[in-house]
Amino acid sequence: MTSKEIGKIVKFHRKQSGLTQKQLADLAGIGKSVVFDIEKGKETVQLNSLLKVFSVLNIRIDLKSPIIHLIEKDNEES
Amino acid sequence: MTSKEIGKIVKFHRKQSGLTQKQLADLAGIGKSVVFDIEKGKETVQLNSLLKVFSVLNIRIDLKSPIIHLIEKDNEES
DNA sequence: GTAAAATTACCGTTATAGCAGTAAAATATG
DNA sequence: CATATTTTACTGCTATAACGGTAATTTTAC
Repeated sequence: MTSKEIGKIVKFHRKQSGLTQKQLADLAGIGKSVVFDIEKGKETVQLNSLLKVFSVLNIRIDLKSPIIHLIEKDNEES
Repeated sequence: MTSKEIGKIVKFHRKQSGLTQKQLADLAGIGKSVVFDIEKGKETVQLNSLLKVFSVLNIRIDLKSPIIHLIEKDNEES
């Protein structure tokens, strides 16, 4: 997955949601320039900004690897 | 997926690979502090840095959404 | 236990991302 | 077509991430 692919996916979802870049930016709480940059495939955007945009657009991140299932989830409350 | 979860996943994969933070940083071409920050769950790291680390550790990103399958892949060469 | 290695934390400096404003170009709408 | 909207592009300014150095703490190995 490259930043350019991520940009395409973001743009597609924004369009499908009927949002302008400015609207998405406001909903995500970031600047319009950053939305533009993300869609353009800029590599140096902050994870921060990307996660906010994903959240607004209902995009989930899955990380995959040959060994990822070995991680134990120890997040239970006592 | 939060940055903290990402951090845990990165740390787990680095350990499994038998790498120190410094070694991973060098392989990824980023500073050791950034590896430390990623594993700590820092939200403001650059996508850049994260993608390099993922690449070294063989972690793939999948983006999921209810409508993502509607995107057409038009990346064929002529 | 001690020593070595690794991780975590802090620092000052430098590089640069985020930002809002604006303008130009592209796209959509009547 | 004309015109409104949106997107793209550019520009300083400000905030801050990246970086390497170092020190303190923690973990590992003997």
